[in-house]
Amino acid sequence: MTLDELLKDRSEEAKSTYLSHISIDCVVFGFDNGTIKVLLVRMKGKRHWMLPGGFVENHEDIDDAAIRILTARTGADKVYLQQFATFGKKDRSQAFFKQSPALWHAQRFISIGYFAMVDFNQVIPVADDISDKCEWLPLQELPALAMDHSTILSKALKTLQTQVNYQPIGLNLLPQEFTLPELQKLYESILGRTLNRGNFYRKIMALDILEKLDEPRKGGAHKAPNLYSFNVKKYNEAFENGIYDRW
Amino acid sequence: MTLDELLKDRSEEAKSTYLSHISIDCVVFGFDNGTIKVLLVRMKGKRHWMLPGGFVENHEDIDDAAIRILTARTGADKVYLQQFATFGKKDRSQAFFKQSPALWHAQRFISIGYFAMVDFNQVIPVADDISDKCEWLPLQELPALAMDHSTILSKALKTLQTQVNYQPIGLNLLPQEFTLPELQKLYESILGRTLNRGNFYRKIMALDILEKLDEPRKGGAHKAPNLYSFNVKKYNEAFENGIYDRW
DNA sequence: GCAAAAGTGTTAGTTGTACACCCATGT
DNA sequence: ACATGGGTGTACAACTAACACTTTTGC
Repeated sequence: MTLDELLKDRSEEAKSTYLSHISIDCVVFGFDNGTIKVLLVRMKGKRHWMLPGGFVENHEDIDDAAIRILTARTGADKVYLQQFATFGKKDRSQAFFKQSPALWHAQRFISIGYFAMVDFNQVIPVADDISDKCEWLPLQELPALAMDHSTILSKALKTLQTQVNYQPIGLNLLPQEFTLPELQKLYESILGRTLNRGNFYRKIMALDILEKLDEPRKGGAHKAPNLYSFNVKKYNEAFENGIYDRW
Repeated sequence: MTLDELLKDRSEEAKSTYLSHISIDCVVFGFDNGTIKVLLVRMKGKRHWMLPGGFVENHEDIDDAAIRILTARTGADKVYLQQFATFGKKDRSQAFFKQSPALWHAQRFISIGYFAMVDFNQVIPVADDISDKCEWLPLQELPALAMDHSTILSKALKTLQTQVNYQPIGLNLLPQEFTLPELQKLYESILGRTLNRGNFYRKIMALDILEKLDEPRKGGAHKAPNLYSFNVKKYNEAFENGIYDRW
């Protein structure tokens, strides 16, 4: 089936299942090998990548809808999700389906943006039946996205940056066990600048949110770095009202 | 006409004019006599006050809809408006019109929240035809609001507080001409604590955003305070990337 | 004279920032 | 030996916070 046939097939069902005019788009951040990556999908027969998204069921909280959409795309439960803005310019979405104006997908949508931070290693990207791809793309080398999705993504990133002291970045983007250099590189990636190692060390230690594990990370060249994990209770307490630091 | 009759009268027109399931609610802040006030409306025959709100026309940007709604309620153009969150719990709105489930107003709404800062003295609150009141109420003595509007208002206030260094508070909430004690009281009201006068004076002066007017404010008892106005160009430059201060 | 407003001085304590030094350890 | 990681010292600049003193001025 072509994309149009598929969508037509779904249109009637969608009309009775979902709230009209409302969509959800998710900006999913992951951290892999020192690089921030974003989860993107590509519809069958379309050239542009887009943010994973979906719709809100008639009797569903929008937060629950975002969780449902994200879980379907990542296989990960307990993803950290936060609404950051709603996009509603009058011509933001219809043009993408202008060939088939009768489709459910071709109506005007106002999209609620959520960003997510997930452990890259826990995610297995899953394409749905109207997409042929669902992949991690590095934030630094993104192509132009469909519709206004580049705008949405930029806004998500900016929100994350300005809320760096209030968002549980490390806890959600790093694996269970990690090293201090990894944590520092994560913050450097998000802030877009390098940080002084010694000062970073003292700041993190002063927060008292880390637990040093017995075993260092083995295998690499050079000295094996210490492994740490977060003390989740202390971590959440520290970030509850924002850590008091300017980085 | 009763409220129900009025709403029924409008239902058909609303269905063809507005996007379904989407509403806009505005939290309008004003500053009067040392006190933060919020603009609220009360529907005919309803007990609870609510936020002024409205709907999005089929071919209208949501930001434009918010401006239209606000202008109708305040008579003020050029209001400072900013979207801050979207509220979409499944049961947040229908209960308010449970007696008349067929009405346009009784459908499920997802509401986009905007907050506004306006010059109290430039606003003449205007009730619309389904409301019997539209008034300023002091933030410190608010009654319980209809639906989830207390939640929406709290979120708006918290957003304003956490963005105090990024929001043009003084420029939008104060009249054209104002005194330093007034400006200080405004910040104290929003932050919820007193500030040291001497230090406040130096901070504001260091920002270099004020212009001292020739004439002091006359008429009061005691020494007449100096009048100032903002240098809008310098003001906007200073706030563009957030002023760097913790207050 | 009183009380509010305006402007400045001072000081102690805290933070930010930038370096620099030393040790540990896996290859 | 070398490169990376871990940990600490230090020193200056900048800023915060709290007080206090003085002058101005309308009534």
